[in-house]
Amino acid sequence: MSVRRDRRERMQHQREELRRLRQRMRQRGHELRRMGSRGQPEESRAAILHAAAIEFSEQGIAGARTDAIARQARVNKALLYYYFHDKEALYGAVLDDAFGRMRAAIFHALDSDLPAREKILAYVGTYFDFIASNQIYPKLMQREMMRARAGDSQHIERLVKNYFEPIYRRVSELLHQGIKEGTFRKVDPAHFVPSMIAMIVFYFSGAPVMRRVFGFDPLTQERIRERRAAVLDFISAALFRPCAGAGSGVHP
Amino acid sequence: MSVRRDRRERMQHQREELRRLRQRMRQRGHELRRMGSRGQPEESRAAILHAAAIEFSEQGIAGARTDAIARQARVNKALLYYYFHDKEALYGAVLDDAFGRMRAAIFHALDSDLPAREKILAYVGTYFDFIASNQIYPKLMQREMMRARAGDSQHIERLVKNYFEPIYRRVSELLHQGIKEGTFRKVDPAHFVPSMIAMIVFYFSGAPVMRRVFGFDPLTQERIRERRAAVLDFISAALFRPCAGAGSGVHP
DNA sequence: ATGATCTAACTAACTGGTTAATTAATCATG
DNA sequence: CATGATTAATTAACCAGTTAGTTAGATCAT
Repeated sequence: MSVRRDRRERMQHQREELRRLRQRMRQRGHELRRMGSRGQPEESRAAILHAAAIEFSEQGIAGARTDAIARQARVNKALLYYYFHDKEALYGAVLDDAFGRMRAAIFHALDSDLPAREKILAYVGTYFDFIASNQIYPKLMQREMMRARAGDSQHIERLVKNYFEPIYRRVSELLHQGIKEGTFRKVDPAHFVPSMIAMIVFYFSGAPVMRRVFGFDPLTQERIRERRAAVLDFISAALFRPCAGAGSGVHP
Repeated sequence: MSVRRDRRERMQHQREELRRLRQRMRQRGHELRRMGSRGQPEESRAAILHAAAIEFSEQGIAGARTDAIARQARVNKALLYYYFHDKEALYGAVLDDAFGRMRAAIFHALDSDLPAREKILAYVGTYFDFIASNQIYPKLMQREMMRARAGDSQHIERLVKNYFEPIYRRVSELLHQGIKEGTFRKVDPAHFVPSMIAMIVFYFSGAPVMRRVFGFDPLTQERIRERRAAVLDFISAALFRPCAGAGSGVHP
Protein backbone atom coordinates (compact mmCIF):
# COMPACT_ATOMS: atom_id res chain seq x y z
CA MET A 1 0.00 0.00 0.00
CA SER A 2 2.49 2.57 1.15
CA VAL A 3 4.79 1.42 -1.62
CA ARG A 4 2.09 2.05 -4.16
CA ARG A 5 1.44 5.53 -2.78
CA ASP A 6 5.13 6.32 -2.74
CA ARG A 7 5.40 5.36 -6.35
CA ARG A 8 2.44 7.48 -7.32
CA GLU A 9 3.81 10.45 -5.45
CA ARG A 10 7.18 10.11 -7.10
CA MET A 11 5.42 9.89 -10.44
CA GLN A 12 3.49 13.06 -9.82
CA HIS A 13 6.61 14.80 -8.70
CA GLN A 14 8.34 13.76 -11.87
CA ARG A 15 5.49 15.09 -13.96
CA GLU A 16 5.71 18.50 -12.38
CA GLU A 17 9.42 18.59 -12.93
CA LEU A 18 8.92 17.77 -16.58
CA ARG A 19 6.40 20.57 -16.95
CA ARG A 20 8.86 23.05 -15.54
CA LEU A 21 11.58 21.65 -17.77
CA ARG A 22 9.38 22.09 -20.82
CA GLN A 23 8.54 25.65 -19.97
CA ARG A 24 12.18 26.51 -19.55
CA MET A 25 12.90 24.99 -22.94
CA ARG A 26 10.15 26.96 -24.59
CA GLN A 27 11.52 30.13 -23.09
CA ARG A 28 14.93 29.26 -24.45
CA GLY A 29 13.29 29.11 -27.86
CA HIS A 30 13.65 25.44 -28.69
CA GLU A 31 11.92 24.63 -31.94
CA LEU A 32 8.84 22.67 -31.12
CA ARG A 33 7.18 20.35 -33.58
CA ARG A 34 4.18 18.33 -32.56
CA MET A 35 4.46 17.49 -28.97
CA GLY A 36 3.77 14.60 -26.71
CA SER A 37 3.68 14.77 -23.00
CA ARG A 38 7.35 15.48 -22.88
CA GLY A 39 7.53 17.24 -26.22
CA GLN A 40 11.04 16.29 -27.20
CA PRO A 41 10.79 13.59 -29.84
CA GLU A 42 14.13 14.34 -31.46
CA GLU A 43 15.88 14.70 -28.16
CA SER A 44 14.40 11.46 -26.88
CA ARG A 45 15.33 9.59 -30.03
CA ALA A 46 18.84 10.94 -29.94
CA ALA A 47 19.20 10.15 -26.26
CA ILE A 48 18.13 6.57 -26.87
CA LEU A 49 20.51 6.18 -29.79
CA HIS A 50 23.39 7.60 -27.80
CA ALA A 51 22.73 5.50 -24.73
CA ALA A 52 22.28 2.43 -26.91
CA ALA A 53 25.58 3.04 -28.71
CA ILE A 54 27.44 3.08 -25.42
CA GLU A 55 25.62 0.09 -23.98
CA PHE A 56 26.02 -2.01 -27.13
CA SER A 57 29.69 -1.12 -27.53
CA GLU A 58 30.43 -2.10 -23.95
CA GLN A 59 28.24 -5.17 -23.60
CA GLY A 60 27.52 -6.42 -27.08
CA ILE A 61 23.98 -7.11 -28.33
CA ALA A 62 23.48 -10.12 -26.11
CA GLY A 63 24.91 -8.43 -23.04
CA ALA A 64 23.16 -5.10 -23.55
CA ARG A 65 20.08 -4.59 -21.38
CA THR A 66 17.21 -2.61 -22.84
CA ASP A 67 16.34 -1.50 -19.33
CA ALA A 68 19.83 -0.09 -18.91
CA ILE A 69 19.59 1.78 -22.21
CA ALA A 70 16.27 3.29 -21.23
CA ARG A 71 17.60 4.33 -17.84
CA GLN A 72 20.70 5.91 -19.34
CA ALA A 73 18.57 7.75 -21.88
CA ARG A 74 16.26 8.88 -19.07
CA VAL A 75 13.31 7.51 -20.95
CA ASN A 76 10.75 4.77 -20.44
CA LYS A 77 11.71 1.41 -21.87
CA ALA A 78 8.61 1.23 -24.05
CA LEU A 79 9.84 4.28 -25.89
CA LEU A 80 12.70 2.26 -27.32
CA TYR A 81 10.12 0.03 -28.95
CA TYR A 82 8.08 3.00 -30.05
CA TYR A 83 10.94 4.52 -32.01
CA PHE A 84 12.91 1.41 -32.93
CA HIS A 85 10.98 -1.74 -33.55
CA ASP A 86 13.01 -4.05 -31.35
CA LYS A 87 16.41 -4.55 -29.82
CA GLU A 88 17.95 -5.83 -33.02
CA ALA A 89 16.64 -2.89 -35.03
CA LEU A 90 17.90 -0.45 -32.42
CA TYR A 91 21.28 -2.09 -32.70
CA GLY A 92 21.06 -1.71 -36.45
CA ALA A 93 20.27 1.98 -36.12
CA VAL A 94 23.27 2.45 -33.85
CA LEU A 95 25.52 0.75 -36.38
CA ASP A 96 24.23 2.80 -39.29
CA ASP A 97 24.66 6.01 -37.36
CA ALA A 98 28.19 5.08 -36.32
CA PHE A 99 29.46 3.82 -39.64
CA GLY A 100 27.70 6.60 -41.50
CA ARG A 101 29.70 9.21 -39.63
CA MET A 102 32.86 7.21 -40.14
CA ARG A 103 32.34 6.92 -43.86
CA ALA A 104 31.71 10.64 -44.14
CA ALA A 105 34.94 11.49 -42.35
CA ILE A 106 37.00 9.06 -44.40
CA PHE A 107 35.51 10.06 -47.73
CA HIS A 108 36.31 13.67 -46.94
CA ALA A 109 39.98 12.72 -46.74
CA LEU A 110 39.87 10.50 -49.81
CA ASP A 111 38.17 13.20 -51.86
CA SER A 112 41.03 15.63 -51.25
CA ASP A 113 43.28 16.47 -54.15
CA LEU A 114 46.61 15.16 -52.89
CA PRO A 115 49.33 12.95 -54.33
CA ALA A 116 49.11 9.29 -53.39
CA ARG A 117 51.73 9.48 -50.68
CA GLU A 118 50.08 12.35 -48.85
CA LYS A 119 46.59 11.03 -49.45
CA ILE A 120 47.19 7.67 -47.83
CA LEU A 121 48.61 9.47 -44.81
CA ALA A 122 45.57 11.75 -44.79
CA TYR A 123 43.34 8.68 -44.89
CA VAL A 124 45.11 6.98 -42.03
CA GLY A 125 45.29 10.17 -40.01
CA THR A 126 41.62 10.98 -40.50
CA TYR A 127 40.57 7.46 -39.67
CA PHE A 128 42.76 7.48 -36.61
CA ASP A 129 41.40 10.81 -35.40
CA PHE A 130 37.86 9.66 -35.92
CA ILE A 131 38.36 6.53 -33.85
CA ALA A 132 40.35 8.40 -31.22
CA SER A 133 37.53 10.85 -30.63
CA ASN A 134 34.79 8.20 -30.88
CA GLN A 135 36.18 5.32 -28.93
CA ILE A 136 32.99 3.31 -28.91
CA TYR A 137 33.32 2.72 -32.65
CA PRO A 138 36.20 0.26 -32.64
CA LYS A 139 34.37 -1.92 -30.16
CA LEU A 140 31.13 -1.67 -32.08
CA MET A 141 33.01 -2.56 -35.23
CA GLN A 142 34.93 -5.51 -33.87
CA ARG A 143 31.87 -6.88 -32.14
CA GLU A 144 29.92 -6.77 -35.35
CA MET A 145 32.76 -8.23 -37.37
CA MET A 146 32.92 -11.21 -35.06
CA ARG A 147 29.18 -11.69 -35.24
CA ALA A 148 29.29 -12.02 -38.99
CA ARG A 149 28.89 -15.75 -39.01
CA ALA A 150 26.57 -18.03 -40.86
CA GLY A 151 23.12 -16.50 -40.54
CA ASP A 152 23.93 -14.55 -37.41
CA SER A 153 23.91 -10.88 -38.12
CA GLN A 154 21.21 -9.41 -40.29
CA HIS A 155 23.17 -6.19 -40.58
CA ILE A 156 26.48 -7.22 -42.04
CA GLU A 157 25.29 -7.40 -45.59
CA ARG A 158 24.00 -3.83 -45.41
CA LEU A 159 27.04 -2.55 -43.56
CA VAL A 160 29.42 -4.08 -46.05
CA LYS A 161 27.50 -2.74 -49.00
CA ASN A 162 27.03 0.78 -47.64
CA TYR A 163 30.21 1.39 -45.72
CA PHE A 164 32.99 -1.16 -45.78
CA GLU A 165 32.99 -2.03 -49.44
CA PRO A 166 32.91 1.57 -50.78
CA ILE A 167 35.71 2.63 -48.47
CA TYR A 168 37.77 -0.42 -49.28
CA ARG A 169 37.36 0.15 -52.98
CA ARG A 170 38.59 3.73 -52.76
CA VAL A 171 41.60 2.91 -50.61
CA SER A 172 42.40 -0.05 -52.80
CA GLU A 173 42.41 2.17 -55.88
CA LEU A 174 44.63 4.64 -54.11
CA LEU A 175 47.13 1.91 -53.31
CA HIS A 176 47.17 0.67 -56.90
CA GLN A 177 47.72 4.19 -58.09
CA GLY A 178 50.68 4.67 -55.77
CA ILE A 179 52.16 1.36 -56.82
CA LYS A 180 51.84 2.19 -60.50
CA GLU A 181 53.47 5.58 -59.91
CA GLY A 182 56.30 3.85 -58.13
CA THR A 183 55.71 5.69 -54.88
CA PHE A 184 54.55 2.59 -53.03
CA ARG A 185 56.01 -0.86 -52.67
CA LYS A 186 54.12 -3.66 -54.40
CA VAL A 187 51.63 -4.52 -51.66
CA ASP A 188 48.38 -6.45 -51.91
CA PRO A 189 45.47 -4.21 -50.87
CA ALA A 190 43.53 -7.22 -49.60
CA HIS A 191 46.24 -7.61 -46.98
CA PHE A 192 47.51 -4.09 -46.57
CA VAL A 193 44.14 -2.46 -45.91
CA PRO A 194 43.14 -4.82 -43.10
CA SER A 195 46.59 -4.34 -41.63
CA MET A 196 46.17 -0.58 -41.50
CA ILE A 197 42.71 -0.84 -40.01
CA ALA A 198 43.96 -3.37 -37.49
CA MET A 199 46.66 -1.07 -36.21
CA ILE A 200 44.29 1.81 -35.77
CA VAL A 201 41.36 -0.09 -34.30
CA PHE A 202 43.15 -2.62 -32.12
CA TYR A 203 44.98 -0.04 -30.05
CA PHE A 204 41.75 1.49 -28.81
CA SER A 205 39.72 -1.64 -28.33
CA GLY A 206 42.65 -3.21 -26.53
CA ALA A 207 43.50 -0.19 -24.44
CA PRO A 208 42.07 -1.49 -21.15
CA VAL A 209 44.30 -4.54 -21.28
CA MET A 210 47.32 -2.59 -22.45
CA ARG A 211 46.96 -0.25 -19.52
CA ARG A 212 47.56 -3.21 -17.24
CA VAL A 213 50.37 -4.68 -19.29
CA PHE A 214 52.27 -1.42 -19.75
CA GLY A 215 51.54 0.05 -16.36
CA PHE A 216 50.30 3.33 -17.77
CA ASP A 217 47.15 4.66 -19.40
CA PRO A 218 47.48 4.41 -23.19
CA LEU A 219 44.57 6.79 -23.72
CA THR A 220 45.97 10.10 -22.48
CA GLN A 221 46.17 12.89 -25.04
CA GLU A 222 49.94 12.53 -25.00
CA ARG A 223 49.91 8.76 -25.59
CA ILE A 224 47.32 9.00 -28.31
CA ARG A 225 49.41 11.58 -30.16
CA GLU A 226 52.34 9.23 -29.79
CA ARG A 227 50.32 6.34 -31.15
CA ARG A 228 49.23 8.39 -34.11
CA ALA A 229 52.83 9.08 -35.00
CA ALA A 230 53.77 5.43 -34.47
CA VAL A 231 51.01 4.19 -36.76
CA LEU A 232 51.88 6.64 -39.49
CA ASP A 233 55.53 5.72 -39.11
CA PHE A 234 54.81 2.01 -39.22
CA ILE A 235 52.70 2.34 -42.32
CA SER A 236 55.09 4.73 -44.04
CA ALA A 237 57.97 2.38 -43.42
CA ALA A 238 56.01 -0.58 -44.71
CA LEU A 239 54.47 1.09 -47.73
CA PHE A 240 56.77 3.73 -49.14
CA ARG A 241 59.60 2.81 -51.42
CA PRO A 242 62.71 2.62 -49.24
CA CYS A 243 65.73 4.86 -49.83
CA ALA A 244 63.73 7.16 -52.06
CA GLY A 245 62.48 10.27 -50.27
CA ALA A 246 64.11 11.65 -47.14
CA GLY A 247 61.56 12.42 -44.39
CA SER A 248 58.38 10.42 -44.26
CA GLY A 249 56.06 13.31 -43.53
CA VAL A 250 54.90 11.56 -40.44
CA HIS A 251 54.46 14.42 -38.06
CA PRO A 252 51.14 16.12 -38.69
CA MET B 1 1.86 -39.04 -22.30
CA SER B 2 3.28 -40.50 -25.46
CA VAL B 3 5.86 -37.76 -25.41
CA ARG B 4 6.93 -38.79 -21.94
CA ARG B 5 7.16 -42.42 -22.91
CA ASP B 6 9.12 -41.57 -26.01
CA ARG B 7 11.60 -39.65 -23.94
CA ARG B 8 11.99 -42.49 -21.46
CA GLU B 9 12.51 -44.99 -24.23
CA ARG B 10 15.10 -42.81 -25.89
CA MET B 11 16.81 -42.45 -22.53
CA GLN B 12 16.93 -46.18 -21.96
CA HIS B 13 18.24 -46.72 -25.43
CA GLN B 14 20.97 -44.17 -24.78
CA ARG B 15 21.92 -45.95 -21.56
CA GLU B 16 22.35 -49.24 -23.31
CA GLU B 17 24.42 -47.64 -26.00
CA LEU B 18 26.67 -46.10 -23.38
CA ARG B 19 27.13 -49.44 -21.66
CA ARG B 20 28.17 -51.01 -24.92
CA LEU B 21 30.48 -48.07 -25.60
CA ARG B 22 32.08 -48.44 -22.19
CA GLN B 23 32.64 -52.14 -22.66
CA ARG B 24 34.23 -51.57 -26.02
CA MET B 25 36.53 -48.99 -24.43
CA ARG B 26 37.53 -51.38 -21.67
CA GLN B 27 38.30 -54.03 -24.25
CA ARG B 28 40.43 -51.54 -26.16
CA GLY B 29 42.34 -51.06 -22.94
CA HIS B 30 41.46 -47.46 -22.13
CA GLU B 31 42.83 -46.57 -18.75
CA LEU B 32 39.92 -46.28 -16.38
CA ARG B 33 40.20 -44.27 -13.20
CA ARG B 34 37.35 -44.14 -10.75
CA MET B 35 34.13 -44.29 -12.61
CA GLY B 36 30.69 -42.81 -12.44
CA SER B 37 27.77 -43.75 -14.56
CA ARG B 38 29.58 -42.84 -17.72
CA GLY B 39 33.08 -43.38 -16.47
CA GLN B 40 34.84 -40.74 -18.51
CA PRO B 41 35.57 -37.85 -16.18
CA GLU B 42 38.50 -36.48 -18.18
CA GLU B 43 36.74 -36.91 -21.46
CA SER B 44 33.63 -35.18 -20.13
CA ARG B 45 35.64 -32.31 -18.73
CA ALA B 46 37.55 -31.90 -21.94
CA ALA B 47 34.38 -32.09 -24.01
CA ILE B 48 32.79 -29.37 -21.91
CA LEU B 49 35.86 -27.17 -22.15
CA HIS B 50 36.04 -27.61 -25.88
CA ALA B 51 32.37 -26.94 -26.48
CA ALA B 52 32.50 -23.95 -24.17
CA ALA B 53 35.51 -22.49 -25.98
CA ILE B 54 33.64 -22.58 -29.26
CA GLU B 55 30.40 -21.23 -27.82
CA PHE B 56 32.11 -18.42 -25.91
CA SER B 57 34.25 -17.41 -28.85
CA GLU B 58 31.26 -17.22 -31.13
CA GLN B 59 28.71 -15.68 -28.79
CA GLY B 60 30.61 -14.00 -26.00
CA ILE B 61 29.93 -14.69 -22.32
CA ALA B 62 26.57 -12.95 -22.36
CA GLY B 63 25.47 -14.57 -25.59
CA ALA B 64 26.72 -18.04 -24.78
CA ARG B 65 24.06 -20.48 -23.62
CA THR B 66 24.97 -23.09 -21.07
CA ASP B 67 22.36 -25.39 -22.55
CA ALA B 68 24.06 -25.11 -25.92
CA ILE B 69 27.44 -25.90 -24.40
CA ALA B 70 26.06 -28.98 -22.65
CA ARG B 71 24.35 -30.15 -25.81
CA GLN B 72 27.50 -29.68 -27.89
CA ALA B 73 29.53 -31.53 -25.27
CA ARG B 74 26.91 -34.32 -25.24
CA VAL B 75 26.65 -33.97 -21.50
CA ASN B 76 23.98 -32.93 -19.04
CA LYS B 77 23.94 -29.26 -18.18
CA ALA B 78 24.35 -29.91 -14.48
CA LEU B 79 27.72 -31.43 -15.22
CA LEU B 80 29.03 -28.02 -16.21
CA TYR B 81 28.27 -26.90 -12.68
CA TYR B 82 29.75 -30.04 -11.22
CA TYR B 83 33.13 -29.49 -12.85
CA PHE B 84 33.17 -25.70 -13.13
CA HIS B 85 31.43 -23.76 -10.45
CA ASP B 86 29.43 -21.43 -12.66
CA LYS B 87 29.32 -19.89 -16.11
CA GLU B 88 31.88 -17.24 -15.27
CA ALA B 89 34.32 -19.80 -13.88
CA LEU B 90 33.86 -22.00 -16.93
CA TYR B 91 34.66 -19.00 -19.07
CA GLY B 92 37.75 -18.41 -16.96
CA ALA B 93 38.85 -22.01 -17.45
CA VAL B 94 38.42 -21.67 -21.19
CA LEU B 95 40.56 -18.55 -21.21
CA ASP B 96 43.30 -20.11 -19.12
CA ASP B 97 43.37 -23.16 -21.32
CA ALA B 98 43.52 -21.08 -24.48
CA PHE B 99 46.09 -18.55 -23.40
CA GLY B 100 48.14 -21.21 -21.68
CA ARG B 101 48.62 -23.06 -24.96
CA MET B 102 49.36 -19.82 -26.73
CA ARG B 103 52.01 -18.83 -24.23
CA ALA B 104 53.64 -22.22 -24.53
CA ALA B 105 53.85 -21.97 -28.31
CA ILE B 106 55.22 -18.44 -28.23
CA PHE B 107 57.75 -19.09 -25.51
CA HIS B 108 59.04 -22.02 -27.49
CA ALA B 109 59.91 -19.63 -30.30
CA LEU B 110 61.32 -16.98 -28.00
CA ASP B 111 63.52 -19.51 -26.24
CA SER B 112 65.23 -20.47 -29.47
CA ASP B 113 68.81 -19.45 -29.95
CA LEU B 114 68.53 -17.15 -32.95
CA PRO B 115 69.78 -13.67 -33.78
CA ALA B 116 67.26 -10.85 -33.16
CA ARG B 117 66.21 -10.57 -36.76
CA GLU B 118 65.37 -14.23 -37.16
CA LYS B 119 63.91 -14.52 -33.71
CA ILE B 120 61.33 -11.79 -34.19
CA LEU B 121 60.29 -13.48 -37.42
CA ALA B 122 60.08 -16.78 -35.59
CA TYR B 123 57.93 -15.15 -32.95
CA VAL B 124 55.55 -13.63 -35.48
CA GLY B 125 55.45 -16.81 -37.53
CA THR B 126 54.75 -19.00 -34.54
CA TYR B 127 52.10 -16.69 -33.22
CA PHE B 128 50.50 -16.53 -36.63
CA ASP B 129 50.52 -20.29 -37.07
CA PHE B 130 49.02 -20.78 -33.65
CA ILE B 131 46.15 -18.42 -34.35
CA ALA B 132 45.66 -19.79 -37.84
CA SER B 133 45.18 -23.30 -36.54
CA ASN B 134 43.13 -22.22 -33.52
CA GLN B 135 40.80 -19.64 -34.95
CA ILE B 136 38.65 -19.36 -31.87
CA TYR B 137 41.49 -17.70 -29.98
CA PRO B 138 41.51 -14.31 -31.66
CA LYS B 139 37.82 -13.93 -30.95
CA LEU B 140 38.20 -15.10 -27.39
CA MET B 141 41.05 -12.65 -26.97
CA GLN B 142 39.37 -9.62 -28.49
CA ARG B 143 36.15 -10.33 -26.61
CA GLU B 144 38.02 -10.43 -23.35
CA MET B 145 40.07 -7.36 -24.16
CA MET B 146 36.93 -5.35 -24.78
CA ARG B 147 35.39 -6.58 -21.58
CA ALA B 148 38.28 -5.27 -19.54
CA ARG B 149 36.45 -2.26 -18.27
CA ALA B 150 36.07 -0.88 -14.80
CA GLY B 151 35.14 -3.82 -12.58
CA ASP B 152 33.78 -5.95 -15.43
CA SER B 153 36.03 -8.89 -15.99
CA GLN B 154 37.37 -10.82 -13.04
CA HIS B 155 39.83 -12.59 -15.31
CA ILE B 156 41.84 -9.83 -16.89
CA GLU B 157 44.14 -9.30 -13.97
CA ARG B 158 45.08 -12.97 -13.94
CA LEU B 159 45.39 -13.20 -17.71
CA VAL B 160 47.62 -10.17 -17.88
CA LYS B 161 49.83 -11.41 -15.08
CA ASN B 162 50.14 -14.98 -16.34
CA TYR B 163 50.14 -14.60 -20.09
CA PHE B 164 50.14 -11.13 -21.64
CA GLU B 165 52.68 -9.46 -19.42
CA PRO B 166 55.32 -12.21 -19.57
CA ILE B 167 55.05 -12.47 -23.34
CA TYR B 168 55.14 -8.72 -23.78
CA ARG B 169 58.22 -8.44 -21.60
CA ARG B 170 60.13 -11.01 -23.63
CA VAL B 171 59.22 -9.51 -26.98
CA SER B 172 59.95 -6.05 -25.69
CA GLU B 173 63.43 -7.15 -24.61
CA LEU B 174 63.98 -8.72 -27.99
CA LEU B 175 63.11 -5.48 -29.71
CA HIS B 176 65.43 -3.47 -27.49
CA GLN B 177 68.19 -5.92 -28.21
CA GLY B 178 67.73 -5.62 -31.95
CA ILE B 179 67.65 -1.85 -31.72
CA LYS B 180 70.86 -1.74 -29.69
CA GLU B 181 72.52 -4.05 -32.17
CA GLY B 182 71.46 -1.76 -34.96
CA THR B 183 69.45 -4.47 -36.71
CA PHE B 184 66.09 -2.81 -35.98
CA ARG B 185 64.84 0.70 -36.47
CA LYS B 186 64.23 2.68 -33.31
CA VAL B 187 60.66 1.61 -32.53
CA ASP B 188 58.72 1.87 -29.30
CA PRO B 189 57.73 -1.64 -28.12
CA ALA B 190 54.60 -0.25 -26.45
CA HIS B 191 53.39 0.62 -29.95
CA PHE B 192 55.15 -1.92 -32.09
CA VAL B 193 54.04 -5.00 -30.17
CA PRO B 194 50.32 -4.14 -30.27
CA SER B 195 50.71 -3.38 -33.96
CA MET B 196 52.12 -6.82 -34.65
CA ILE B 197 49.47 -8.54 -32.62
CA ALA B 198 46.80 -6.47 -34.31
CA MET B 199 47.87 -7.56 -37.78
CA ILE B 200 47.88 -11.20 -36.85
CA VAL B 201 44.70 -11.26 -34.80
CA PHE B 202 42.51 -8.87 -36.75
CA TYR B 203 42.74 -10.80 -40.00
CA PHE B 204 41.15 -13.86 -38.48
CA SER B 205 38.55 -12.23 -36.30
CA GLY B 206 37.55 -10.01 -39.20
CA ALA B 207 37.57 -12.76 -41.81
CA PRO B 208 33.79 -13.18 -42.10
CA VAL B 209 33.39 -9.51 -43.03
CA MET B 210 36.39 -9.50 -45.32
CA ARG B 211 34.94 -12.44 -47.22
CA ARG B 212 32.02 -10.24 -48.16
CA VAL B 213 34.13 -7.18 -48.93
CA PHE B 214 36.70 -8.98 -51.05
CA GLY B 215 34.36 -11.43 -52.67
CA PHE B 216 36.48 -14.44 -51.75
CA ASP B 217 37.15 -16.58 -48.70
CA PRO B 218 40.21 -15.25 -46.86
CA LEU B 219 40.56 -18.45 -44.85
CA THR B 220 41.57 -20.97 -47.50
CA GLN B 221 44.96 -22.60 -46.99
CA GLU B 222 46.24 -20.62 -49.94
CA ARG B 223 45.05 -17.25 -48.62
CA ILE B 224 46.31 -17.92 -45.14
CA ARG B 225 49.76 -18.70 -46.49
CA GLU B 226 49.56 -15.48 -48.44
CA ARG B 227 48.57 -13.58 -45.33
CA ARG B 228 51.43 -15.05 -43.41
CA ALA B 229 53.87 -13.78 -45.98
CA ALA B 230 52.18 -10.37 -46.07
CA VAL B 231 52.38 -9.96 -42.30
CA LEU B 232 56.02 -10.97 -42.18
CA ASP B 233 56.73 -8.64 -45.09
CA PHE B 234 54.88 -5.76 -43.48
CA ILE B 235 56.69 -6.20 -40.20
CA SER B 236 60.05 -6.73 -41.81
CA ALA B 237 59.65 -3.58 -43.85
CA ALA B 238 58.58 -1.59 -40.81
CA LEU B 239 61.15 -2.93 -38.38
CA PHE B 240 64.38 -3.80 -40.14
CA ARG B 241 66.90 -1.14 -40.97
CA PRO B 242 66.29 -0.16 -44.59
CA CYS B 243 68.94 -0.66 -47.26
CA ALA B 244 70.93 -2.94 -44.99
CA GLY B 245 70.47 -6.62 -45.72
CA ALA B 246 69.26 -7.98 -49.04
CA GLY B 247 66.41 -10.51 -48.64
CA SER B 248 64.15 -10.27 -45.63
CA GLY B 249 63.94 -13.99 -44.97
CA VAL B 250 60.21 -13.76 -45.27
CA HIS B 251 59.44 -17.07 -46.85
CA PRO B 252 59.46 -19.81 -44.19
C1' DA C 1 28.29 -49.65 0.93
C1' DT C 2 30.55 -45.68 -0.57
C1' DG C 3 31.87 -41.98 -3.04
C1' DA C 4 32.86 -40.21 -7.81
C1' DT C 5 30.38 -39.41 -11.82
C1' DC C 6 26.33 -38.18 -14.07
C1' DT C 7 21.30 -36.87 -15.09
C1' DA C 8 16.02 -35.52 -15.51
C1' DA C 9 13.33 -32.33 -13.84
C1' DC C 10 12.67 -28.28 -11.55
C1' DT C 11 12.86 -23.25 -9.92
C1' DA C 12 13.83 -18.45 -9.23
C1' DA C 13 15.15 -14.58 -11.48
C1' DC C 14 15.68 -12.02 -15.41
C1' DT C 15 14.54 -9.75 -19.72
C1' DG C 16 12.60 -8.55 -24.22
C1' DG C 17 8.55 -7.04 -25.53
C1' DT C 18 3.34 -5.54 -24.92
C1' DT C 19 -0.62 -2.97 -23.36
C1' DA C 20 -3.69 0.19 -21.86
C1' DA C 21 -3.77 4.50 -20.20
C1' DT C 22 -2.22 9.48 -19.87
C1' DT C 23 -0.65 13.99 -21.31
C1' DA C 24 -0.61 17.99 -24.03
C1' DA C 25 -0.30 20.17 -28.50
C1' DT C 26 -2.89 20.79 -32.63
C1' DC C 27 -6.77 20.79 -35.60
C1' DA C 28 -11.54 21.15 -37.11
C1' DT C 29 -15.80 23.22 -36.61
C1' DG C 30 -19.63 25.90 -35.29
C1' DC D 1 -12.52 31.82 -30.18
C1' DA D 2 -14.08 28.08 -27.53
C1' DT D 3 -14.17 23.28 -27.41
C1' DG D 4 -14.22 18.63 -28.46
C1' DA D 5 -11.81 15.29 -31.62
C1' DT D 6 -7.31 13.78 -33.01
C1' DT D 7 -2.80 12.56 -32.69
C1' DA D 8 2.22 12.20 -31.18
C1' DA D 9 4.75 11.29 -27.28
C1' DT D 10 5.21 9.01 -23.17
C1' DT D 11 4.67 5.93 -19.23
C1' DA D 12 3.46 2.27 -15.37
C1' DA D 13 2.48 -2.12 -15.04
C1' DC D 14 2.42 -6.37 -16.79
C1' DC D 15 3.46 -10.90 -19.31
C1' DA D 16 5.51 -14.80 -21.46
C1' DG D 17 9.56 -16.90 -22.67
C1' DT D 18 14.24 -17.74 -21.49
C1' DT D 19 18.19 -19.02 -18.79
C1' DA D 20 21.52 -19.69 -15.03
C1' DG D 21 21.64 -22.48 -11.50
C1' DT D 22 19.67 -26.39 -8.11
C1' DT D 23 17.98 -30.69 -6.40
C1' DA D 24 17.14 -35.16 -5.55
C1' DG D 25 18.48 -38.88 -6.93
C1' DA D 26 20.59 -42.80 -10.38
C1' DT D 27 24.64 -45.50 -11.80
C1' DC D 28 28.64 -48.12 -11.00
C1' DA D 29 33.71 -49.40 -10.11
C1' DT D 30 35.82 -50.49 -5.98
